[in-house]
Amino acid sequence: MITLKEIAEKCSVSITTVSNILNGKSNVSEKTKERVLEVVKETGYRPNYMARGLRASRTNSIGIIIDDLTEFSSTGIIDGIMSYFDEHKYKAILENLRFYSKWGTKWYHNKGYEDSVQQAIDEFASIKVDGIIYVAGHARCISCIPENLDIPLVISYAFTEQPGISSVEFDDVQAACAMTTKLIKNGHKKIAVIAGTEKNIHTMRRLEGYQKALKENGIEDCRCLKYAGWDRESGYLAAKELLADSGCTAVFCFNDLMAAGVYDYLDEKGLVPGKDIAVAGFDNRTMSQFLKPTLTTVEIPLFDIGVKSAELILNQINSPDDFKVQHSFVECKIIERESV
Amino acid sequence: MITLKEIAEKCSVSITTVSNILNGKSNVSEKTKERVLEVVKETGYRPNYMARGLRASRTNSIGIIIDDLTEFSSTGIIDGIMSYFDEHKYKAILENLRFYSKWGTKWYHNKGYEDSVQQAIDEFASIKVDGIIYVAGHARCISCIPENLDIPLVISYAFTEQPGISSVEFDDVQAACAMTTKLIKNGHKKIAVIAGTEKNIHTMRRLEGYQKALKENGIEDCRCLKYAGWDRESGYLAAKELLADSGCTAVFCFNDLMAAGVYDYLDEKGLVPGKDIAVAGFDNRTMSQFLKPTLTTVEIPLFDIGVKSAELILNQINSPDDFKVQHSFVECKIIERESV
DNA sequence: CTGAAAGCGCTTACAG
DNA sequence: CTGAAAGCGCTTACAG
Repeated sequence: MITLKEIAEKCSVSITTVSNILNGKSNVSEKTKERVLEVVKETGYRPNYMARGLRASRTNSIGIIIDDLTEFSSTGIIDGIMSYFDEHKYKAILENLRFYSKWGTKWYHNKGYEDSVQQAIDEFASIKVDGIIYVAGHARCISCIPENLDIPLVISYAFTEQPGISSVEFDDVQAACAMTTKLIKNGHKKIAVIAGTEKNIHTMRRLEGYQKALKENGIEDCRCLKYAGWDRESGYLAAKELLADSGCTAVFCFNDLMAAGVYDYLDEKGLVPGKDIAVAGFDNRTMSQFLKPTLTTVEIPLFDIGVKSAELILNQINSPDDFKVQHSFVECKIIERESV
Repeated sequence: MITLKEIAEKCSVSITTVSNILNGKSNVSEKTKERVLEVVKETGYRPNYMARGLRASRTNSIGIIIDDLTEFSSTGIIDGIMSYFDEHKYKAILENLRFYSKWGTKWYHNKGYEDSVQQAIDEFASIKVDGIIYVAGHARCISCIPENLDIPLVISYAFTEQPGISSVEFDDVQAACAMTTKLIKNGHKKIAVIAGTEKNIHTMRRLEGYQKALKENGIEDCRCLKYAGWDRESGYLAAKELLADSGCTAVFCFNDLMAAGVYDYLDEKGLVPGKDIAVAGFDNRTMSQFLKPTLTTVEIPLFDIGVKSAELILNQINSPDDFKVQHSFVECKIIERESV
């Protein structure tokens, strides 16, 4: 591979001059600049990333730590991050923790979890990335970032109480409130809820939004609520217990998978979603439009969360002084389909 | 960050010795080794990746170029690659070309396509990755790898005729043959096909597998075939034209999305998949189990393709001399559900 | 406007 | 078994 030195020789100038030109320093004559740039072009010279990184302690690369790439939310977020990096000439190095694959859905209770995260951060410190984005698999309070970390870090899809760390989430409360309001506007007064697991942050926030909507509309909470395990089967079971003769005319499921379980139950009973009872979901996963009738649900702005995270980290890197830590919430969108 | 030099000072040895120990060279006394390792541990020293890479021209990192991360197949493959890298202490740097997002499904006819790929390779050359894996979005012959590339490269989910480049694909022919055979064993003699786009390699290979199965079972090709655009709508349209009074008792759709379109059509006609007519899909996408009745389909071994690709590239890096270029095909698995 | 020189943190012959 | 020294390819004060 061709080096700076060779370019310098070809042009009969010093390597300092070539370096200055390549880095856009202004103190160079037009003439030499032109000549050098020409040679650079025709030789296809590319700076050695390692050498530059070693000397300049700036690598234009960002480390992305991912709880689990296969989680449905991960791809959209990463796609957003990368599209922003693309425009700003940053590279992404991925560290996929593979937590769901390794330890199932309860991984964050696992002892090894915090170690893995710290190891990943360590690794990135060694690679000298300019910043780190932590893409979580679900909302929670992350508290295992090393206190004295000297690399900017932002958390995506979760949050933290540790100082100096920004986060980007979507707005569960607003979304659940909007969906509930929509149900109410459609004439429903007794709205059952099939929530996620108890104490889960998404569950709690969505419940808050649900109750807020009821309150705003002067409707009493019918207390038809069942916690479930986020999957199809648990949605089915919850529906069975909850819906029998509750008198509810609508069910708000806290994700699409559980909504599919509700469909299963209704099907069994010969009931039709959207006709006999309104069903709403959350996530807008691909499968939600393959349900029959198609599922009304909440779209999570994954791409935008990614873009925003990327924006925050680059801001913090480029203007560390006037950067303010920020905990932002991106709004969700309701996808109206046939089930409501 | 702590450096080699500081470790050396703390232990009153030379940096050469520390380096030797850290790199597992054998020519060191047990005593100094122990002492140094202890200090390394307690200081939390990590080698500077840039310095090491610059000097040793080996970075333990692999560049992954992806046609489009959001394509359904990408995540599984990358997950497989990363799980293998994890075990072998390799890092992955991602370059997401975002072709589908940028240019729609016809992107590979786009002029800018080859440029983007070459630019990505160039970029990786500059970063000095030890190898490159190209994760394609669908099977095709890739011919834009620079001839004189001195970095090992393997192609995942597509192939090439260029020398020196290995590839890993799944076996479309075997899979389509197995699915057709299954249909035949179930008593079907007139099996319609809703294929993908004409001339697409997956389409051609699956057709080959289909015909092979017919031949093996002495069944004449009923020539009930319709090319379609891989999506739900086109599947619906194809079904409408093809199935009306064809007398076919089964339809083999070349992907799950089109199978969903067939479901739409049958639904409209009051027909039930798996009862009135057998329907088979391909891909085993998540939505296929949310269809009612659930869809019998072909599972693509994405994870295994990723693992195999990772294995090939590391082999080629570590034993460049006795490495043989290899075009491998991983077998698919039939997922039996209710529609057949 | 231009260039000689130091140095980033390592690895690698080589000498002892 | 141990270490002094060169050098990987750049950037960055600094001098002229």
